[in-house]
Amino acid sequence: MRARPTLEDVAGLAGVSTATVSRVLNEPDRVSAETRSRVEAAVAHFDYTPHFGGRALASNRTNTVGAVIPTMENAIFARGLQALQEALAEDGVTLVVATSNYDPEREAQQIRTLLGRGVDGFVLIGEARDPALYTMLERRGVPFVLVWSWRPDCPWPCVGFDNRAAARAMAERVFELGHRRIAMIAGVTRGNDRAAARVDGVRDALAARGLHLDESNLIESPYRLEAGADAARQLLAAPTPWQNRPTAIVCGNDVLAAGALTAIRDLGLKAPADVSVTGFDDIDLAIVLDPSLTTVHVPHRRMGQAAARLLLRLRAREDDTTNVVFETALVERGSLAAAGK
Amino acid sequence: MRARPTLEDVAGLAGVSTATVSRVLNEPDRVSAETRSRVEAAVAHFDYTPHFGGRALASNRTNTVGAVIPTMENAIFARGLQALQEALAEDGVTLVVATSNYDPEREAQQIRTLLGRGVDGFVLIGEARDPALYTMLERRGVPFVLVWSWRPDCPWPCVGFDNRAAARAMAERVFELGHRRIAMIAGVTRGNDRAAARVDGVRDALAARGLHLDESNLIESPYRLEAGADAARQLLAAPTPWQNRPTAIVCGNDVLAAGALTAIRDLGLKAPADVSVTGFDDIDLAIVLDPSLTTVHVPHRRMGQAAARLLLRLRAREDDTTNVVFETALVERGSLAAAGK
DNA sequence: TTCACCAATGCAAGCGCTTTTATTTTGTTG
DNA sequence: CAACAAAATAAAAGCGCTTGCATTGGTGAA
Repeated sequence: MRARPTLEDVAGLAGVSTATVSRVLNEPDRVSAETRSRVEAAVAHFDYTPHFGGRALASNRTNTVGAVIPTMENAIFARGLQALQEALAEDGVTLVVATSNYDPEREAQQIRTLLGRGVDGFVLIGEARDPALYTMLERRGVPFVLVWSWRPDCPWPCVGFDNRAAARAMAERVFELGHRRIAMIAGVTRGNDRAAARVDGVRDALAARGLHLDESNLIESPYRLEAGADAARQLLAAPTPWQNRPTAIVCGNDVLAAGALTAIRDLGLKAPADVSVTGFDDIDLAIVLDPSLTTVHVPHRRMGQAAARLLLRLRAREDDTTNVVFETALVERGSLAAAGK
Repeated sequence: MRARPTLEDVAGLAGVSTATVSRVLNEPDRVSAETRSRVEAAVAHFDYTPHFGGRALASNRTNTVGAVIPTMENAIFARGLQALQEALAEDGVTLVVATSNYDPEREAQQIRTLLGRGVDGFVLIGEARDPALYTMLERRGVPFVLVWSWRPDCPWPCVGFDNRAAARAMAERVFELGHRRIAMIAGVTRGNDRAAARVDGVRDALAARGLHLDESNLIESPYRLEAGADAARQLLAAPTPWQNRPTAIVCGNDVLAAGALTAIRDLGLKAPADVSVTGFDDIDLAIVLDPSLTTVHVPHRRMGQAAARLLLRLRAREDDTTNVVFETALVERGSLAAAGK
């Protein structure tokens, strides 16, 4: 039963001190080529891997950053995280992911758990959370980056896009196509600034044109298919367009929109002829729907990469740590058409 | 600049030794109620959290298990992991997730990275991988559980379902509905036993009925929408059914099936009237497609929970660690119909 | 009353690594 | 070839925690 090899074993075999082996592992340039190769041979001989705990204790770093995301079920975060992970890996940093299920308390809990796990950096989704959490992170000196959301003057390091402006642009386009009875299926706005910003954006657009998104035409639903379908059924309850049925439904994300389209089909209506539908995010789902979904494209991968870069800079205590905004793009597909009479 | 509080700080305030504080944290029952509450007060006073590295070094455990999954982009793994994470959290174990992008080398790399991170348990997808990896895990004494795949006599601890039997059942059903020209769009089988088992299952069913899945009717594609669409286009290249166009396409998973349905629509064909399509996994996507997808339902959450339980038992060196098989269910929806003439 | 025993707690030795400081080796220059 | 600077390496002090063993004090049985 060979015990796990230690630095000392390696040092012994290579005929050097443990300090030198440590340097070979961490700052190879500071060791002469000859010594280095001797040490490397010893490392290979033992198939040595440094002990994580020992390293973390001595250096007080874990080279691990944590991401707390709402859910893995929505493909929206998948690409961003993938890119984030790849970019971090290039600097030898490991990403650990936890989920909050869109629950602020749970998110706080997960952040604490990860802190306890020695994470020395965070990627968090959006800005809305208990100020105490921010204080705690700052007090502990753990750097963090907020992603997926951006607004002018955000006081924290963030990488994202302007949800409000994008939603506004979408609503404007819907209006431009002649729709006047416009409804919205939004995500749950509590503890979710992105969802709230999207509602605000739609409101902005309508208000600028003398329309109002009243309560009966705005439903907040969890980001799930069935919830979207339920909401759509509720919005379309009026039997005919002449009885004020909306002619367009703007959805808080693609999942809700997909649910809405399903409900529309089940109701025997046709999209976009009877009702137009729009989404947000542009996940793969959008193009397999029938009609395919008009939505807002968000550059997830690039956001992930940018978040990684920013976080790495923060960890290195560099100063050029400016926030990053991405542009979104309105992608017109089949689900949005001009309003019928 | 208050430094991070240590055990010693807490012990000092509570008027006990660090050993006692450690016991309060790890084995509360071994400490008298009175002392314990004094220590807990001190912990609260400092908002003390144990230092991860110190703990890992001294106890040689991290209470962290790693999962290496192919991708987060396919919702298939999301629920299972969510359940896994929740179940592990109940025992104070943190889950860290890494992705391999269906690449065996990359998977091996990720496993090594996580090992270096001090993970003391693994959840791995499927069985097919370099034997050296298994040897390495065993030599290090790191327990692991294989999930999402199961076959009789699997030599490793595993929790899954019989991909082959499920695929066979699906193909049998397709046959039963009168289809004779049956094609398959499979996942990439290299390094993916689930994908391979599904192909085998379909072959089993056809062979038992005197049919053969020849090369021109079997396409392996990465699990992506466009790949599924491309494959479908290729399979349907014959302009009419009389020229041997397949009447049914069995797909290796729902994503491929969704791609196939999109291609069919774009070709001006109708599913299932012109071509039937079946999927595998039963992800949410399946019900929003039009026609909705006939597929194989897999109990992801329960698998995740079972995997957690099994892994926890392995870690505790308990003996009743038997493998777990789940039943799958064929879910018939709109995309599969009886063969037209 | 004594003693064995047990529960509660303290003592102190590490766990495996990094890093500061000290020392040796090598290279450079007048 | 001194004399010194720079580069390479060694020595050793912890980092914060767990845990085996020692100590203490209290309890019930002899």
